[in-house]
Amino acid sequence: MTMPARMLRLLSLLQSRREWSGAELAERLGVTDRTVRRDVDRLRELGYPVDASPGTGGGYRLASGRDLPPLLLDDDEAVAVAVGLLTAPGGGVRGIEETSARALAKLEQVLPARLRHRVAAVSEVTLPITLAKGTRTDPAVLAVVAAACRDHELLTFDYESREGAPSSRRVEPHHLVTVHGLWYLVAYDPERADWRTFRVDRVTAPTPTHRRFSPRRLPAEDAATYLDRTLAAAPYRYDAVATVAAPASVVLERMIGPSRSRVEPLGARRCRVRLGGDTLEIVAQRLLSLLALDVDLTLDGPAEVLDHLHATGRRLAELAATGSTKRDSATKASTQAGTGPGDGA
Amino acid sequence: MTMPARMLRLLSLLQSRREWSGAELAERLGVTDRTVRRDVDRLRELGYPVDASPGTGGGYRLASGRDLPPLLLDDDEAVAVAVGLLTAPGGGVRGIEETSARALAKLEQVLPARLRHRVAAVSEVTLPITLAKGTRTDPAVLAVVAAACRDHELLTFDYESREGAPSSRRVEPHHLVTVHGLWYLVAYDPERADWRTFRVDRVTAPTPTHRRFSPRRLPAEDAATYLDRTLAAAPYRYDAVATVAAPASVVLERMIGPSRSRVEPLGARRCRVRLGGDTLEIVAQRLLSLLALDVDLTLDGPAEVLDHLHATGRRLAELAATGSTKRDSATKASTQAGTGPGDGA
DNA sequence: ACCCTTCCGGACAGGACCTGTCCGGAAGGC
DNA sequence: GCCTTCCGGACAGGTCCTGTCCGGAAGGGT
Repeated sequence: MTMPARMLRLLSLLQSRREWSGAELAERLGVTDRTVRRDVDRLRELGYPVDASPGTGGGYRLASGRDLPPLLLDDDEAVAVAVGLLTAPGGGVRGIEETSARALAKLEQVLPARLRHRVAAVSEVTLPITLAKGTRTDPAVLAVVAAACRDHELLTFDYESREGAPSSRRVEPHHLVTVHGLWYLVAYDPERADWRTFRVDRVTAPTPTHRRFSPRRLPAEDAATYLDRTLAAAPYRYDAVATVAAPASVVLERMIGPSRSRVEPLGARRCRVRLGGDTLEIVAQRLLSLLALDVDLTLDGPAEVLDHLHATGRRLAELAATGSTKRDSATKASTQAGTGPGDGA
Repeated sequence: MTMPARMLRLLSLLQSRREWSGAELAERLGVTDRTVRRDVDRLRELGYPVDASPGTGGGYRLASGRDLPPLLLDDDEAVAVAVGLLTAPGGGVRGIEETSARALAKLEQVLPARLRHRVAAVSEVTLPITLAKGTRTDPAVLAVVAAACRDHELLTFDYESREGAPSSRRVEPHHLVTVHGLWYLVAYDPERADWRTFRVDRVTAPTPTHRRFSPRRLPAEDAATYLDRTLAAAPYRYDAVATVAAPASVVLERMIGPSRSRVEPLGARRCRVRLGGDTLEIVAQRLLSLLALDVDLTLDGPAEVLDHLHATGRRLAELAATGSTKRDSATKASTQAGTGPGDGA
């Protein structure tokens, strides 16, 4: 085994278990214990501190240093990391998803083929079940898109709009943002001379051209804010607006699916909340979390939505009072599969 | 720069950008291009294939090979990976969380101190907001526990039970499982001569003794199943049972918070669902997703719960019909903060 | 078809550095 | 006090690493 290979192996061993004795390491690496000592020294010189304790039960262990040593992951761990990144929770922290995507791109680029399908399989099962099927983001697609963002490379891909209309795009990719397990690409489309957002799960065959572009300024503070605005402006299948006798901050804290721009303060003690969703069930869920605040509420929306909510409320009351309820054809629309929040593209 | 250090730097460069020309690499590494070529060859011999393309715009790029090369992450990426692992989605895949925890232990062991607080800060904001505050799992604690599982080391820690009673434990840690962003440790407690589950967010000061133990057989197929059973048996603050005129598989697919053992088939076309939760709001949410199935339902539960659901249903119906509703003191209990599913310890 | 740019890899010489062997020393645990 | 472990200097032999040459092959653009 060559020396650099041995160093990596050593790092790998030190990462895979808490503590190793010099003799064990020497045997595993096929060298003298003196050489192990030298290798450990080399690691230390590289800036990866290795603690050692003498005496019975002593040994070497990797400590945390100034910067992160190369991570040597086994197959399972690599899959776990990929899945973790893929389902990266978005909300709040500026740019965290961006970084998740970048890390995923890094990993995906070198992920052995045999692990690819495992990542896909696991993320299949593991993604929030509130998402409809068919909205699963393909890690490979996401990785390509993320790499294009990172390298400021023009990106071409096929896209299927929310209404199902296919198109071919050639855009300047800028940022990736995730909301509730859905990934969105914020990009500038030179052909349409405007900014667009794309749902990554509706992107197919992304191919990085090798052409670089110089990033333009996004017409917003940051990508998350921009996306939030775009989504808030997007038409939903079903929509309703509630006015709540509680401060915006309280509502934001308790409502599921926290989208800043859904909640609009009306003075210090009241606010207005947009409940839009692509299924009536989602609208009802959102409303329920407002009801749970137990404050005065008013509601405004199309008859279709109000009717459904009314029927749902009646069924709930009936169920609780009498112990049973029959199916109600008026609520049928809510059983169709959800497709998540819409997009502006 | 020594040769192994240079190899690592080369790997890092190749991972950080899509493509590099030989000349660029030579300059970055401070060696001749001939040496770069030799280094690239060395990488290939280590089993990390590097694609190269000649001609204008050509260069070197890392390809995927038989196994994963050492990952060289920058600060941000390391934080993203840690957070991704910490919020690892559980559901379904056998042992995936276990692996996530192992990978996290690996990472946490070598994570520079300055990044620790960033991981904590990000996961603070980023964890499912449906979780009450104070149920955030400390990555450092989780990492220690995971390492103890991995190394089969006896673990001591302080624990605060669900009722708030403190105790000191000394257990044989076996498995980690996560449900909805909460981590559970399944362990054998020799002092009590029985298996126990612990919520990791209620564990403090975990310290691995260096004493090894030989794992005993868990009284279940796997840890997830065991936990599921334990949680299903655990008393909830509020509880109710619904009988649904739909196959169990359909319900499992559509209900939020899929816990296998919550849903019990009654023949092929009906099933019984346990709606237990620690807030009335959670119970109502669960019930709502059953209502959305739009099938016949019956409900059974304590008057306290039924009353609340009745009131909620009435308020919902009223709101939808008249456009407004007043606060209702009968539903007050639902505004208390949730604490997530209970545990059996 | 031509040229330019890029990757490729053999040969060679000088010197750096790596390894095993031997050793005396220090520090923790029983 | 004994054992086990880590520690690091000295030394000799030989590996192998690096820079410098070079001719060759393969894309891409004009």
